[in-house]
Amino acid sequence: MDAAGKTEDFGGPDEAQDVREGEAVLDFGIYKHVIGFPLKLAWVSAYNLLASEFGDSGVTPQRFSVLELISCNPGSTQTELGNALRLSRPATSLIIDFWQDRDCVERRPSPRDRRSFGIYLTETGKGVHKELQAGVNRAEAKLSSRLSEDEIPQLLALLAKLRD
Amino acid sequence: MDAAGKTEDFGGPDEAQDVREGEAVLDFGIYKHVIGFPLKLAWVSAYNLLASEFGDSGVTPQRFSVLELISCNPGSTQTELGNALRLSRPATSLIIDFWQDRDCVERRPSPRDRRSFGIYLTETGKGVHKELQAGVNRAEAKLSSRLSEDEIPQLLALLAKLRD
DNA sequence: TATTGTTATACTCTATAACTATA
DNA sequence: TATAGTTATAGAGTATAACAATA
Repeated sequence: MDAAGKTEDFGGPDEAQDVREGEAVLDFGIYKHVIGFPLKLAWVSAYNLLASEFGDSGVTPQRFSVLELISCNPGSTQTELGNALRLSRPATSLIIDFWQDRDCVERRPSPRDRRSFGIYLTETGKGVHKELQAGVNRAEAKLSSRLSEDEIPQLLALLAKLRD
Repeated sequence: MDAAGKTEDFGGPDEAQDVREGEAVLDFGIYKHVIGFPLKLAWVSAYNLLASEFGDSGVTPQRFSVLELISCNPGSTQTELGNALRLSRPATSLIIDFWQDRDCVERRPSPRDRRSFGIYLTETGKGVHKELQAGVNRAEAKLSSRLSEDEIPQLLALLAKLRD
């Protein structure tokens, strides 16, 4: 019951009373009219497009997001990265481990606080990041091709209003 | 790497070169311009609103969605319900178990195929479904209150274009 | 042989709690 | 005392594979 990922749902009062035992298309009831469910379907679609680009490399959208933030915010601490992405410290730590094991990031001791590290991309990491971004851009292109040019900023604006 | 739920990400070429070791707000880079990330944030927001309504009852958006589909499609088989929600048969089976344990649904032997069941709400289940729908409607009201009346159908139309 | 549903199993991801080393 | 990071652990949810009964 948190920001994890499951199915989306919502509910409403539509009714259907017929018995259908051998059919294929079901009535989705309230889900036709409610925001949460199509929101989830769209997200799943986007997620799968991106996951396909990453293939079986072990890279996931989540893991890439950490790499992206490190790239844009070199020297951030793990706590800061985790907060930005709403990840617990242990989860963040494990993702940093994932990238460090692949020589993509390094933990540099902080000069100000010996408890923490600044996280940085390595040269290898910069290359990997760039390659992965290409995949991300392909996925994004596929997704946004379903919309017109006007609709993209429109959607972004609407989505921005929905989030916390 | 499927329709499960994790974080959303995408990536792009923004750059930032400053070292910031003790700060709070990070640069989100490509995520400011790309559809997938705000899509995920909006979905998480919607998910959490709904999960809050369900509280610690054990009901999840996923589980509710199965109940909703049973309500609108009485007599559907487990396979049909699972297909509609992109759930594996074992996962569907366990969710049906969840509701059956709470006397909310029943498996009626199919007259045509003795391998399968038609799934139906019990009287208890109809009441529970109705109560849960009230929670769903409250969550939906909170979510859609972030948009104007015009924007809601606009968003629904855009989201519909994005999904598979 | 193929399909419905179940059971067994394993995997991924996550969070909480406990620990360490600093502050 | 409180915080940064790590480790240990457990939980939720999922899928695949193997199985039974039936088609």
